[in-house]
Parts: sequence; C-alpha cells; structure tokens
Amino acid sequence: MVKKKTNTEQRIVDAAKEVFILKGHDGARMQEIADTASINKALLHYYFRSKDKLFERVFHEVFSEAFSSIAEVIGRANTIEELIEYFVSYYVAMLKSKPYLPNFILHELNRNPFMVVDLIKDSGMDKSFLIQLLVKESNRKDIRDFNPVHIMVNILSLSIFPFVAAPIIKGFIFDGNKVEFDNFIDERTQHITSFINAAIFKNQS
Amino acid sequence: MVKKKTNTEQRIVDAAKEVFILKGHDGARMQEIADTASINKALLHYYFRSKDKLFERVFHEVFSEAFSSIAEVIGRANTIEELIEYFVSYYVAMLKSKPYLPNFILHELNRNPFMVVDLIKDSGMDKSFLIQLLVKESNRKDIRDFNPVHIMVNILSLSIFPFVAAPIIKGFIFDGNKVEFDNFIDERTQHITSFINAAIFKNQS
DNA sequence: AACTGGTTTAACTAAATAGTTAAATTAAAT
DNA sequence: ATTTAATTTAACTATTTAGTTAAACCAGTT
Repeated sequence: MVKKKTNTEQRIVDAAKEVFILKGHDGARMQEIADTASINKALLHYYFRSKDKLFERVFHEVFSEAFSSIAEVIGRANTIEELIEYFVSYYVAMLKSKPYLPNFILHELNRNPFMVVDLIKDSGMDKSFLIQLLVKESNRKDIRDFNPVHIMVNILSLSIFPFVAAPIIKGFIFDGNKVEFDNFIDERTQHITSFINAAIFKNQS
Repeated sequence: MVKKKTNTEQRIVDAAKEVFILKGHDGARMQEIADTASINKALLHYYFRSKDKLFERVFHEVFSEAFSSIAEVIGRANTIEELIEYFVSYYVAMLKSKPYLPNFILHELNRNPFMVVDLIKDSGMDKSFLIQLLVKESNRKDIRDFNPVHIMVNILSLSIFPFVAAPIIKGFIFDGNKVEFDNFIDERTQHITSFINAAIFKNQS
C-alpha cells in the first residue's frame, strides 16, 4: 500500500474531532472513535499511541481553526471602525460555519487553563498592537471615553457568546425554531457593528 | 443519632458540587466526592443511589443559584433603563461570587440541551413580559431602532461572557495579574450599563 | 517471487471505577 | 437497656475502558 497513511491518519483525526467535540475528552471513548473512523482499535493505537496524544492532536487542529487567521485579520485594521468591522465579520462568519469551536475550547480552558492561554500567546496575536491601536483611537474627539480593554472584551462577548449559548437562545427565545435562529445569526454581524458603533461614537443623532 | 441526616446530606452535596464543577460529570469520581465530604463510598451510595442521581441533585441546586431570583429581578423593571440596570448589576454581582456557574451550566447544556432549556422554561422567567417591555420601549423616540431580541442577547453576552472566558482575559490580557483582573470585574457593571445606554439612546452628546 | 508496511482479527491484560454487601460500631431516642 | 438510624470498614463484583499482542492478511514495490 504505502501512503494511504495520510488518508487514514486524517480520517482518524476527523473522527476523533467529531467524538471529542460531542462528548468531551472524558466522555469520549476510543472504541467510538475507531468505529466513527471505520477502523479498529488496534489501528487507532498504531497511529496514536494514547488517547491523550490523539486528543492533543485534535485540540491543536481545532484551536488553529479558531486562531490561525485572526492575527492577520486584526493586523489589517488602522482605525477602531475597521477593527470592529473586520473582527466581528470574521468571527461571526467563522463561528457560523464552526459553531462547535467556542464550547470545545472553553471546555479545555477549564481542564487546562495554562496550556490554552500559552497557545493563545503563541498564536501570533499581537496584543501590544491591539492595545496601541485602541489607546490611540480612544483619544479621538468623536469617540466616547471608554476603557479600551472593556471595548475589546465587549467585541469578543457580543460575537462569541451567542454561539456558546445557542441551545438556550434557540430553545428558549425562539422556541426551537431553527429558521428563526439562523436568521438571528445572519443579522448578528450587522447588528453588533452598528450597536458598538452607536455606543462608542458621539453625536450620531 | 437521627437528623444528622440533613447535615451529612448537605455536606455530600457540597462536596459533589465542588468536584463536579472542577472535573465535570464525566471527569468526577465518586471516591473523590466521598473523600472531599470526609465520608466513605458506602455512605455516599447510602444517601444517593447513583452518580447520576447525585449529579442531578447537584445540578438542580447549582441551576437554581443562577435562575431562582432572576425572574423577580426582571419583573421589577418598568423601563429599558431599569431592565438594563437591574439585570446587569444583579448578574455581574452574582457571578462575581459564583464565577463557576456559567461554565457548569453551559457544559451541561451541551450534554443535555433539552433538559436545561426545559428547566429555564420552568424557572418562572416571564418571556412574554420581557418581550412586551422591550417592544414597548423600542417605540420610544429617544431610543434607536434595534431589534429587541438582539438587545436582550447583548445584555446577556456582555454580562456573562467575561466570566466564561475569565482564564483567557486574566492570562492573556492581564498577564495573570489577579488584582488587575478583579479590578476589571469591579468596573464591569458600571461599564456595561453605560456602554449599552450609549448604544441605545439617541443624542447623548 | 519476496518484501514492506498498512490493516484486520481476536483474544488478552491491567487498571479504574460504579456500585454492593454484610457485619460491626456509634450515638441519640424511647 | 433496648432500639433505631447513621456511619465505618473492608472486602467484593461487575463492567468499562485504555492499551497490548501476535498472527494473519492484503496490496502495492522492488
């Protein structure tokens, strides 16, 4: 055979991703991962020596789905308007296609906070650039006097939280109506940007 | 003896709460719960027949910590200003003393979405009252034209998300400095209310 | 044809873990 | 003093699960 390797290996990682996301690290079973990948447990351990090694691989892949492009997206911003627009539109669009990301990462954040924070620090996100931009922009005359750190946390909260709490919003607010919920998510980018802009800019009528 | 029961029973529930919150349902061990409560496993099963029964009890207690008073708090609001102020100040203060609540409930929300949503529906939170208030208020001339559902989700997001992502904010933004983080949380109520007010009210300079 | 490495089969080990059991102990209530 | 219920001790069962092993199989490669 030779070089089905890449194929099978990725099939295992994909299956593991599916199961780990659904059941969490502790709830996931190696047998279920093997079944999902349509292979046997022996081969699973042939590729990944242990559950932890496999989980680590999965986590790194999922993590980079969430953080790989964000540094670059943020780096393009020259004004706070651009920062808000780029950040929100990128994140909401990304989470719309990968809604499992926040819960998976937040769950691991509980199990292993330092590891996750270290990964974020290594992700290339330039904190000082961000702070610098926000501080500079907060001196503009047309902008209200808010603490830039709170503004940053607000942008994150408004973009990410609806996905974290999706089942509640869908179930409680929209009575389980998927169409209405999807519609709500579709409106979200536009709403957040105008909501934040209304908050931070003076004299907008 | 007679009626140390209440005592021991609550000690078990408290220990279980601690362990379940730290390790999650699947990561928690009955032995560790027994150790934490300073009793033995036999007694643990004497009080609670199974892990699931114990977890259910813990979850209901934790859940009502989060949702028991909120209906009443919201019910007192006559205007959107009051709604924002009451809701944010209540929630941020509560989460400051019980920062584990969101992650615990959100984790169970993944394992068991319908159960959690049903509990919320039964919690006495009056959705139609809320909608009614928000819709009525959104007709005010001094208020910008936003979809009330988004406003409600924004209030929730801004209040709750910082606690969900606390390790990231503390670790990444504040470089692990606990004092700065606590200070950030202390500013939060005030910031959120003025941020939201700035967003929804017209002509505020 | 012999070799190689991916793959299967199937039985196995070792450890962890939820839950059980039964007998002994303790201390309060009658 | 006897009874009763809470509690401990300690050994036990049954099950689940991660991980192993060894032999056989299969399909390209040399």
